[in-house]
Amino acid sequence: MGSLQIFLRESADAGSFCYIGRKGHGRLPWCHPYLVYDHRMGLKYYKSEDKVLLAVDCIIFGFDNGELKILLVRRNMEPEMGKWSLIGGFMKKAEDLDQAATRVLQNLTGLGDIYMEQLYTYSKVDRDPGQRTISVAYFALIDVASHQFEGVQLETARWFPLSDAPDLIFDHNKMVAKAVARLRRRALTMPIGFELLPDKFTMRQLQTLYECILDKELDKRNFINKFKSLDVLIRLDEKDMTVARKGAYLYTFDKDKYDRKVEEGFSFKL
Amino acid sequence: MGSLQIFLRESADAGSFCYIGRKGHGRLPWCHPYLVYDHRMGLKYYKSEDKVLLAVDCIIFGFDNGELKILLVRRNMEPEMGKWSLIGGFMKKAEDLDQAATRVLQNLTGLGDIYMEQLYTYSKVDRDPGQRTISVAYFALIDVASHQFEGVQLETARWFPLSDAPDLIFDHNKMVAKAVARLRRRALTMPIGFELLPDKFTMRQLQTLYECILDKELDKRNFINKFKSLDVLIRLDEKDMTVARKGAYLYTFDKDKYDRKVEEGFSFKL
DNA sequence: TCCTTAAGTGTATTTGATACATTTTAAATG
DNA sequence: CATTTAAAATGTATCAAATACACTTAAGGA
Repeated sequence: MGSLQIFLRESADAGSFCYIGRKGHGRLPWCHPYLVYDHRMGLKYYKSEDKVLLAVDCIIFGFDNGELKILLVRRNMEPEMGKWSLIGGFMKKAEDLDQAATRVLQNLTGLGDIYMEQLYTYSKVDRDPGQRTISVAYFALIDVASHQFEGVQLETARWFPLSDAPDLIFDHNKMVAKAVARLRRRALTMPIGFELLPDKFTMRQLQTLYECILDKELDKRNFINKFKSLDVLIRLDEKDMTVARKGAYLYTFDKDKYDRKVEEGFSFKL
Repeated sequence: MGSLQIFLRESADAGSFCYIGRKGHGRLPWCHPYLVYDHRMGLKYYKSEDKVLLAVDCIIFGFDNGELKILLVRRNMEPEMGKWSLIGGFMKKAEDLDQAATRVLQNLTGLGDIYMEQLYTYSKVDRDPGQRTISVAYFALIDVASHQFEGVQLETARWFPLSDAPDLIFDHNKMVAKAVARLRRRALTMPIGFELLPDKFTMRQLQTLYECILDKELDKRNFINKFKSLDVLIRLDEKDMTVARKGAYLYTFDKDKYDRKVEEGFSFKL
């Protein structure tokens, strides 16, 4: 009894599939695209030579000391040993990309409740000279002050002011640039400051944050008026007495109102 | 002579790398992350069990007969045989995602000069019940009228009005929804109509296109005023006499001015 | 008590978005 | 040839939002 043979049609672009069948018996209609049938092994994957490793790289923004910063690690490995790089890792087969990004970040910072968002997928053939890797970039926002994480990995990680960050490996510079653009857009579509500030903050801090993100000076009165009209802030009775002799009122975000606003979808210009 | 052994550190998230070296000899500093050294094979990939197939799926928008449409194919394969699906294919190891998307589209339509843009990467573990596949969605804009493509594959492909499209396989509905949102945003950031209209078009066509994209009626005078003030249109001396007794002037985009505008970055509200 | 420093506050002006109605043209009709 | 008809072309007044702009207030330190 000869072994069972299969045939495949090469070009399979039209609908993500190609015809598969037994020689002389027509296609096997139940057969999944890109599967190969082998009479001993049962179904197995086709085109495994086109499988690739999927990495996630995280652009982690923090706001500290009136500056917008990103978290980088020094690469201790060739190629590009000693150069700075984004925090990253590989997606495991049992998880999706969001989970992979969360895991990578959690392993580093020990924190789980962090704003993350998928940014873009980078796939140039030679982007990683070592091997073919596709990288999905995520950007994350964390409040540096409240999150004094003690992760072991932190020996190798460091916060850099965005304006004074070193050159990065591979296409990581591009990723950062795109993340900054995205952050800028988000800042105008949702009061994203939430994620980057401590629970209680002054108007000044909020404004400085926006000035850093948008990279331009804002008028204090206009800024406050606009933000107040958004109606997502609660002024506390507390004051921060360290910033001025007079002291400055502390605010928190009104999470409920904020969430409602985000759902409604709104934009606001600065 | 015993075989050369290697050791790896398992958790490798902090910087996309892990330590690799010969047992007892410290790590090999020149060795790339996630490579394994084998004395017979030389370098080979590590963690190949976490490699996955990368698909691209294209949301192809067309504008025809005053309607916004998408191009779908009927799936002739299990699972989900007979259901409608986006046009897709797999990325080959020798190409990047943009190239894969272009190839997929070119194979289908025979056309190469098409506006395409990466949308989002979908990676839920069970998104394709057949096997683990990650899909990178692209959205494309083509002018149906000028591009009467004769691709062989077209037997299986069909244009559907966006408002009357069938349910799609996997997470393709989600992809379409996201693409529509992106298209809407683009329409307000760049005069994207360019891509969806024939070379020469009437103001009415342009307005109808925008009405379809934004899904709301627009005032004719305001629309024309705003678009004229953008200064990217050239009014030709020709008229389209089929649309009205009076005839309607034909316009083209001023590609140069348009490109300059896009570079400057501008937004305009409708 | 006075000085200093940053916080806090309101209005006038400009700019852009919206609402809205009549005239024009050429083909079709009688 | 005069009249009808259907859609194209056009401009202004109003309203809303963005911007520009300067003085007063509070509390700590000298």
